Amino acid sequence: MKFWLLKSEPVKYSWEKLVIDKKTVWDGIRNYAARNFLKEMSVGDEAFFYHSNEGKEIVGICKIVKTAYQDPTTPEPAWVSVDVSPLKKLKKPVTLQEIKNENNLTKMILVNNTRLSVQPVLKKEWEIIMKMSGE
DNA sequence: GCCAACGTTGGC
DNA sequence: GCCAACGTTGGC
Repeated sequence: MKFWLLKSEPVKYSWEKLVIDKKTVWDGIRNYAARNFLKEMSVGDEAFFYHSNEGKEIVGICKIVKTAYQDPTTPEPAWVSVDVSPLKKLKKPVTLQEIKNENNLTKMILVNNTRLSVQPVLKKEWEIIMKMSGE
């Protein structure tokens, strides 16, 4: 199983909304690097749900329930979507600041490439963040 | 609201 | 194929 991090501006689509919807289409990705990661996802993979702009924190974990398929918001075959469902809310959100302050997480893409909205997370990084969230 | 970082576009 | 110009993202 692989681990990921998905970014969303809470104004556009929040964790709370995902919980209500129970499932959503992760569409609108128009960046090749992010697209490639979407294609690598498997059913059952887990992903941190990160609130960008407002909050700037990891709030929950979702899981991939459908692998990459044609993005329904565009006819261009270059772009794909996956389906995700909420798995659990973190006991305590982990903020970007806390991640930056953690010596073992300075290599995270979240810290170094702030603009990539879909990114892989190493198992080790995942475990550290889980610990920071009080799990 | 500003601006740095990055990606994309288009002229040559 | 290079690179300047432009647009977007996202932290502050």
